[in-house]
Amino acid sequence: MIKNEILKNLKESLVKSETSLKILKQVQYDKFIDLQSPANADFGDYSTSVALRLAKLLKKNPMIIAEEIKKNFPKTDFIEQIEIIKPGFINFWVNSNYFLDYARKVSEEKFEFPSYYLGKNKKVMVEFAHPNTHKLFHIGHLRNISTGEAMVRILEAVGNKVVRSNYQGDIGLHIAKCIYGIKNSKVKSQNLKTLKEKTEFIGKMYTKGTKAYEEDSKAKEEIIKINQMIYDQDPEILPLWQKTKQWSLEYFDKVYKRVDSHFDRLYLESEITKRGSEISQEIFEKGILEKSQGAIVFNGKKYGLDIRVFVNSLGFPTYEGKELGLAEKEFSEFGELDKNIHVVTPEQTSFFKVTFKVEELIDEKKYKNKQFHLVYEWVRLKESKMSSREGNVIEADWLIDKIKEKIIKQFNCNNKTAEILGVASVKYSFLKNSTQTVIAFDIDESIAVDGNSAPYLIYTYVRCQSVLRKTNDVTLRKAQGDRSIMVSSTNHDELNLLRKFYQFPEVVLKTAENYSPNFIATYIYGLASQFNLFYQKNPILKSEKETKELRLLITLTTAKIIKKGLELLGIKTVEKM
RNA sequence: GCUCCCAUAGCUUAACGGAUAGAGUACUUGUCUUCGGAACAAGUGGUGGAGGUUCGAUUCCUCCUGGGAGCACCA
Repeated sequence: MIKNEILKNLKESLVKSETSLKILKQVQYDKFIDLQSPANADFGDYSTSVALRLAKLLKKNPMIIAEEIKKNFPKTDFIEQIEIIKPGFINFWVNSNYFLDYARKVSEEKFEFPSYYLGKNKKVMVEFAHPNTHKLFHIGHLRNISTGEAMVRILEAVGNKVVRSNYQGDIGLHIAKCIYGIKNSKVKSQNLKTLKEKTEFIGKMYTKGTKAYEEDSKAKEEIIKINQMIYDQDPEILPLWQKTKQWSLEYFDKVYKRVDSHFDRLYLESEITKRGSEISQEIFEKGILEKSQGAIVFNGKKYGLDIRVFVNSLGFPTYEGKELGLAEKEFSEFGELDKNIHVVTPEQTSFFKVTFKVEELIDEKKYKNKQFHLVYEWVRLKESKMSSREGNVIEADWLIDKIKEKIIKQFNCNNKTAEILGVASVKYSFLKNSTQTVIAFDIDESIAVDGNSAPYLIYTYVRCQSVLRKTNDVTLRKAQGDRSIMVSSTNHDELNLLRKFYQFPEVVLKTAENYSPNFIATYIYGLASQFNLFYQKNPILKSEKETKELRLLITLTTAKIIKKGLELLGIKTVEKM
């Protein structure tokens, strides 16, 4: 990457400047050297404010420092111009032929992304989705799975082997509530035929059980009993629990397929309960956990953390206790992991801080600095509050169907296309926002099909494809290979696109480093807008010779990057719409 | 009580401490006998309040106001 080259040369240049050297020897270069792609293209391809940062330390005018850096900057063929501006920014202009070369490469789908290795094994786990059985898969899960899937693909793109895991709750009070509802329902479960009927039935029974738990003390007692029976694997309740759980898992599987996601390992809470309990006992004996009021707890106070219960006074492991069993499995079933990324909402921050600490105390080498809580925020309903307790959740399939309907009505396309566009719209609507923003969800506003939306991006892609289809392969190959195309003859729109293309790998790297898929989303949207502006003003097929070839190359490259970028976000494209 | 997070245009939102706070939507007004108009352009409109650090603050610090979450046997 040219960026790294500039950074290297920048360091070299600083070393050459005598005044800088004395002081810089005592400090870290990297702390002062920054290099960014300015939002405003007038400020060059790359820009550094290192002179400004050093001004105080060196007690010198930043403009003079900048001049000195410029003077000592090694001569290279990739830097065309260095400019010093106002307070002391140094702007670099890259020789645009590099951009042209990059476009040629990408037009052949030769994507090269920088490496971002999280560890020596280059192996990371992303744990995401985690819906609970006997409950609906709602928009919150949709945001989670979109984020997780995108992170998996992005981390793979920058050179990691990624294990996809999913921790699904199939045990606990909420399940007992649902089972209670079913047991006290007149509906015979044998009569439920389709998966949809079954799923809806479970959802209703959960709501019913929850109401009973709150309003009827006898029901509450029974639900608690059912909960214990599930923990005890009581044969009286086991078949019903297993059957309904299976319904849920089948339903989830269908959703995963629909949104183009899958997992290497599905962990179920029930399968790790026992081991979680054992580990908690073991480390209690080692003194990591302690007894308090009949329960086994971790006293996080000495680490500035909360006190949390691992085994309750009835002897059952809590969520915390079980997490230890999960961690043991996750860190042993796939060889050595460098990182385990848990895509989970923020209210579990305290929980993760504590369990990560306990794991570190159990086995420092195995766990320390390897567990990571990737916080993604809630999807809140703009009008009402969403809770499965109230039964007013927005279910994934329902939402996608609704958007699909809207797309069919508005754009008159076929079912297959509408399905892809619908899923794309939903996913993109979540991914274009930062993971840490609470989304105020409104069905008509939030899932956009125009403006900054998936259909807009896919439309741009389709438009490119349509233009490319109207030319022949020979012309196209010539456009990709013609070395006589020179940057000197490009206009403003063309050059801007060429420069934009070049930023793609850097954006992917930044996305991986920051766990922020929205960086890619913003980039592709910017690219698409820029292309559409170019398209509006510059005829492609009607232009001639080198101009036509250049414009075809630009069209081809735009299409490849949009497709690849969306793919990294877990979003499919279509060829016609 | 303690701790953490959040506050950007009417609404939904973007911005490694960087240059003129960027979009979508809504509203107003235009472009085009097109290579796919699901397009393009122009306009109106914004960092909750008070201080501080900095060459430079939406970003860091302090206080205030307003919202959300967590803190022992739920998951």
